Parts: sequence; structure tokens; C-alpha cells
Amino acid sequence: MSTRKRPVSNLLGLAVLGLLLERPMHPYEMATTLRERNKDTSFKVKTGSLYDVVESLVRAGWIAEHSTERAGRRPERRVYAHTELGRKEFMSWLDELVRTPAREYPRFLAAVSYLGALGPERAVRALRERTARLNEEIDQARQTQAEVLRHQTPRLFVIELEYALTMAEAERDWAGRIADEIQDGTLAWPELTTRQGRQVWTDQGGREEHEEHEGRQA
Amino acid sequence: MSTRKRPVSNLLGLAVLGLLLERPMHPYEMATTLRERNKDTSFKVKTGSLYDVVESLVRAGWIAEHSTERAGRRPERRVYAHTELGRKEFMSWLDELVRTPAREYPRFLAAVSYLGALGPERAVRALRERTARLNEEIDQARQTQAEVLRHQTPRLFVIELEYALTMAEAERDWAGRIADEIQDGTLAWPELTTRQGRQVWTDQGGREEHEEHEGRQA
DNA sequence: ACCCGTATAGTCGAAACCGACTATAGGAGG
DNA sequence: CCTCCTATAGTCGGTTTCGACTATACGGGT
Repeated sequence: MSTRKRPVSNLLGLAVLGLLLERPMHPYEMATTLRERNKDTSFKVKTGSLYDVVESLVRAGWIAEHSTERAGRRPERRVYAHTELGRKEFMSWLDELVRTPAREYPRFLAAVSYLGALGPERAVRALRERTARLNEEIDQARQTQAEVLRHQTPRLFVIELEYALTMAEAERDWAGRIADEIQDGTLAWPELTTRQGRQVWTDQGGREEHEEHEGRQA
Repeated sequence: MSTRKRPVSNLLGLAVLGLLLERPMHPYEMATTLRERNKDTSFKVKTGSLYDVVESLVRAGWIAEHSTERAGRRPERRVYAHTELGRKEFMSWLDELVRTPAREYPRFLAAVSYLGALGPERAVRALRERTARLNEEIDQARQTQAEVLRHQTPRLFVIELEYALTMAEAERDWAGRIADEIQDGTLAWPELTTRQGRQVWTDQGGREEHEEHEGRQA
């Protein structure tokens, strides 16, 4: 029942609503605030999109123009505030995002789907480099985390860092394990050969040729 | 030096190249083939995007029209094949995708960034439901995996399922742990109060009010 | 012999997204 | 006091993405 289509799909809209719950702001300030709080690792903060998103939130009646200030002859600042509807919708959007896992398409998942094409040696090299880079990023993230917490920021406010760290570690470990398995032969590597001008896989010890579909054209 | 901008950003292009490496195909067939092989969990297969992507791959010279068949008076089928350039670029694209972790913005990460706004009870309920749903999805995925492997498909060809499973489990465990920590009080929950018409957090036992930025407006 | 649901194959316009650009203000340095 | 660099605030147009739509073929039931 709950999932009538939302008028704003861009997640940046969630951040906007979250900020406006604290106090009215103009879009530019939202952007800088999000960056100051390191929320730009969770949200894709692009100026262009931001103004678009704000506009559609207005159209939806979730936020409304609050005032328009002007300092000197600089562009005027359109300040927005949430509406009562916006406050409720923010909550229910948030709630649904937490409740409901969504199909997403991370780049690495796509790449792994064709890992076979790289050949075992190249695959191992690439996977090893990924684990190394992930390790650097993990160290980095742990440092920012420690830094932020030292400033008395409640842990709850940077809990997304813990999530990101956990997932990065899981990915690093997986990539490392698979690299190991390729090297020690645990993960069998069918031979890629070219026959009649096209590539086919020869699964040593299995069927001669791997075809997952019936021939369907003449 | 390797990262001159790629002419095709949509990852569906990677899938197209991968398929054409096997044999020439027309777009519609690519879509059905991807679905048959369960690769539509790794790639967002939308008809519209597919034809767009194919066109830009042609423009880039990575694939080329191979022939145009026609069966009866049905719309003609434009069959494409990879070029030599396309074969190389496929490899290097794949290689880079594996080597280089990218900043991505999963929905759950965004949601977790504002978890505090839900309040402890509602957050726990939502997190519990997520773990439950993830468990169902994990069971499902494990069944398809077992099913596919029973058909002698080499493990390498469905290795992305293992990755997806690992990540889903990591997320499930994290969500469960956080729900536990909220309930047993390990994860402190600052009080959300309304003061002067705006929401502020009161970190019990810490500073009176949590403000992460200097006041910057009058 | 005819009707209809599904499979085949692709087109097209609208929305979403983003990067490059405009323009003013303020402050540091020479 | 003039210049230049950065911060402030936002606009605009091109590209990407996608979902809804078109149109034919085929097979099975009645």
C-alpha cells in the first residue's frame, strides 16, 4: 500500500529534507553544509541536480519558499523551509529506504560478471590491486572517523561511516579470497578458445562447449 | 594515463561487448540472452537504454553493423559484431572496473546517514525488517545458484552471484548488529527536540547542543 | 476460419542529470 | 589602491536514461 510512486526519486532530495528539518536554508548553503558534514560521501551533491531537486520538492509541496534575501548585488538567495507534508514524507521515505532492500547495479558487480574474460593472470593482478586500493580507502575512512568522533560528535551522526567501512571490508576480503582461489586452482578456469571466428569456452572435464541457451535463429 | 574518458559510460555497454565477443547479435537478442543467463541482476537491462548504448558503441567504433536480416514483414533485425578495437577496449574497461573502486551512492547508505531522524524504536523496526527481507533474498539467490551449478555451468560463470551473496550477508549482519546496539543502548541516541521552531539534537551527557558548523548567516 | 495472448523488434518524446558557465563580493599581497 | 584568487549563488543547455508506445508474427483454442 505504502508505495505510491514518489514525486522525487533523486536521493539528494532526502538530504535536502533532512537539512530543512533543522532550519530553513538556500540551496547553496545546503551543498556546503552537506560537504562540511562529510555527507557528500553518502549523497551525490551536484549543483545542477540540487536546484532541480529543490524545484521538484516545491512542486510536490514538500518544501516551500520561506523568504528571499539579498546581500548587496549578489544573486538573491531563495531560502526554503519544509512543510508539514514534507516532514511526514521525509520520515516515510526514510523508513522505506531502510526497510526495503533495492536492486542496485554497482560497477564491480558488472565487472565480476565478466571476470572470466580477463583470463586468470590478469584477473588476479586486477583483484590484488583492488584489495590494495580498498585498504588505502579503508585506512583513510577510519582516520576521518576517529577525527570526527574526537570532536564529540555523537556516533549516531556518523553511523553511515561504519556501514561504509563494513561493506568496503567485506568487498576487500572477497576480492582477496577470489584472487587466492584463482591462484591455487580452487576456482577452475575454463579455457577460452576461438572457433569458427567466435569465442567459446571449453570447460575442461565438463561438456565440450558451454552454451546456456538453445539455438533460436536460422 | 589509462583513463582517457570512455565514450560509453553506461555499463550495459560492457555487457553488449561481452556478448558480441561470443557471436554477432541484434539488440533484442542481447536483452533476452542477458535475461536467460541471469545477468540482468548485474546489469540494468532496459530496452530504451540498450538501443542507445549500441548506437554510441557504433559511433565509438567498438562495434559495427554486421548484417541486416528480415523475417517476413517484422521489423528488420540489425545484427552487430565487435571490432578489433572493441575487443581491446572491452578488456581494458573490464580491467579498470576491477582494479579501481569507485564512489557509489547506494540507497541504504543515504538512508543510514539520516537514521537518527527515525527515532530509536522506528529505526529498530525498520532495520529488523530489512534483515528479514535480506534473508529471504539470500535464500532465493542461493537456490538459483544451486540450480545453475547443477546444470554443469562452471562456477566462474556465476561468480558474481557469490559476490552479491557475500555483500548481502555483510549488510544483513550489519543491520542486525546496529538494531541490537540500539536496543541494548550501546548506540547512544541523542534527544531530538524542537526549540525556537527548529529541530535540534541534545546529546545527553555531552555538550548541550550539537552544531557541526559555525553560524554563517545573520 | 477467426480471435487473442504472447513473443518479437524497435522508436520516440519526456524527464533526469550534470558540467560548464556567469557574475558579484571579499580579502590578501604587492 | 589595484589585481588576482577564492567564495558565493545560481543558470542553462546538452547528454543520458528510460518508460510507454507501435506494429507484426505466431500458435492454440473454439
